[in-house]
Amino acid sequence: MRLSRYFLPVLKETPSEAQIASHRLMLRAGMIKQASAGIYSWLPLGFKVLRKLENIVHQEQMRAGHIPMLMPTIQSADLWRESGRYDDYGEEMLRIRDRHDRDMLYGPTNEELITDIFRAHVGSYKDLPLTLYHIQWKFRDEIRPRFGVMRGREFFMKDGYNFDLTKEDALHSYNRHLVSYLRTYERMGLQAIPMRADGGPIGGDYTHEFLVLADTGESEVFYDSEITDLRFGEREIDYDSVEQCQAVLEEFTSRYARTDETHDEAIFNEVPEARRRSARGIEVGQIFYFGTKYSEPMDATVQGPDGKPVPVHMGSHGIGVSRLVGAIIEASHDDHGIIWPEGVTPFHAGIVNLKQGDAEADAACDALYASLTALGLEPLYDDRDERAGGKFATMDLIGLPWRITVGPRGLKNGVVELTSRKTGESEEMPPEKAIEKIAEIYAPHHRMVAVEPMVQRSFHTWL
RNA sequence: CGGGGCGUGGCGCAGUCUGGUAGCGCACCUGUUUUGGGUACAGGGGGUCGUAGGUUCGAAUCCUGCCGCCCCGACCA
Repeated sequence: MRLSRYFLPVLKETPSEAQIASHRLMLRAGMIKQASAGIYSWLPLGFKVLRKLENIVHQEQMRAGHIPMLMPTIQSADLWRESGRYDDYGEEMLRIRDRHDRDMLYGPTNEELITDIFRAHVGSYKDLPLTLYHIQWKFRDEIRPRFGVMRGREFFMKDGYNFDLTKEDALHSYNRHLVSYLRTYERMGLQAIPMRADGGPIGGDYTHEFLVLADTGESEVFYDSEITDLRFGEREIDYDSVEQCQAVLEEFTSRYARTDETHDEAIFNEVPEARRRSARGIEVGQIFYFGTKYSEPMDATVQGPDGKPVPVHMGSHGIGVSRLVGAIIEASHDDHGIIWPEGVTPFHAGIVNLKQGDAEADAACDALYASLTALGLEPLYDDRDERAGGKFATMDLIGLPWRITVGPRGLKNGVVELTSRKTGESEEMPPEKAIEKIAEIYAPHHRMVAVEPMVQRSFHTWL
């Protein structure tokens, strides 16, 4: 993309409503614009990041054998009356009336809808196990939205639902989700720690929240510092293997890590004092196993081998995709702006032309742009007729991990400058060498994408 | 919802106390100049001062209602 043809309304000054770094930087980098309290338009740069995160979530879900679909944002009140939550949910649910005076609502979550779909089409234990998910906008009329997209009223969330014949099967689904979530967050450059949590209104005996440590987080957390050394990494895993998934769960949840809701001082004190930590965290996901809590009242059963109806065991799992944009920035920025992890950056490299209009510099930039594009990478080329300082400041603000600077002085020696946003270190090298290095840097991320999703258990395909 | 604060060009603000017909910086447009970390100069466009009503010869400014937004708290992916 050429910056002169893009829409990137960056701000030099910070709008006064923004309190925390991620909100300030998202506004300044032209990623979002507030439409009303807790509701945002996603401008091109922000939308690009949101889509990248969405794609990573899709890839990792499908890799785990989960099946994508899409449910509507607007739902009928009838199903919610059936589950009993129409009255229970309270003011947080946005209620709407259509022209025929029917009670509708903007979905805050989808347990009712998915259960309705399930009971209409699944009748046999042979159809299990099944995990369906979608990534869709939700609305919760928060009392006080704040922190930009971190606590919006409208938010983009992946929510998935597993249906299993037995509790054992459902717990394997639970473990499988834990593994897939670990992979997902790591690909986004985040360390999200699974912590024992409270079931809340969704309920459930087993539940973990995934938290990214950050001073601006809204949750208070307590953990054994050893847990921060754990990495899922590039290891291979068979998602159908009960043992393998169970082993990962044990590895990542055996050390103390809890939110304030479930914190137990007595158990915490068994952790050696030097490793005890209390901090703040941003909740970016949660997984639940809740058994037959919805399947029984809503009559979601399958016929077992003996021909008798059995209520299915269910769990649900969520990743706050729009919140993750903020969480990643909270975890990765400096005084100059955002620093995107390589896996989620909106553009792979910035090209800065220090002498726009100079035939040699223009030609060199065009060549770099074409080469990177041919490699399947997306460069952002600052071809505006602006002073160097302004170009650098913009690149720093929007946080692309790598920048190639082209100027007449370097071109005399046949070199360009490759700069890391993270370290600020620059190295001079011939243009082809710079392209090679960038291709190497992004190769692992492209490999992750290229891994085939495991064979799925149904005829559904992802288009 | 309780407590606090704020609405003045796209953004950041001054002006409000003490009424006299709107200003500064950034951004934007034109020209010249400059370009290796937010160039300099000159000229220019853009605001019914959130909104409705009231007081007054006269309201951004005083009074009343309403709307919106932000911060602290209870609640949440």
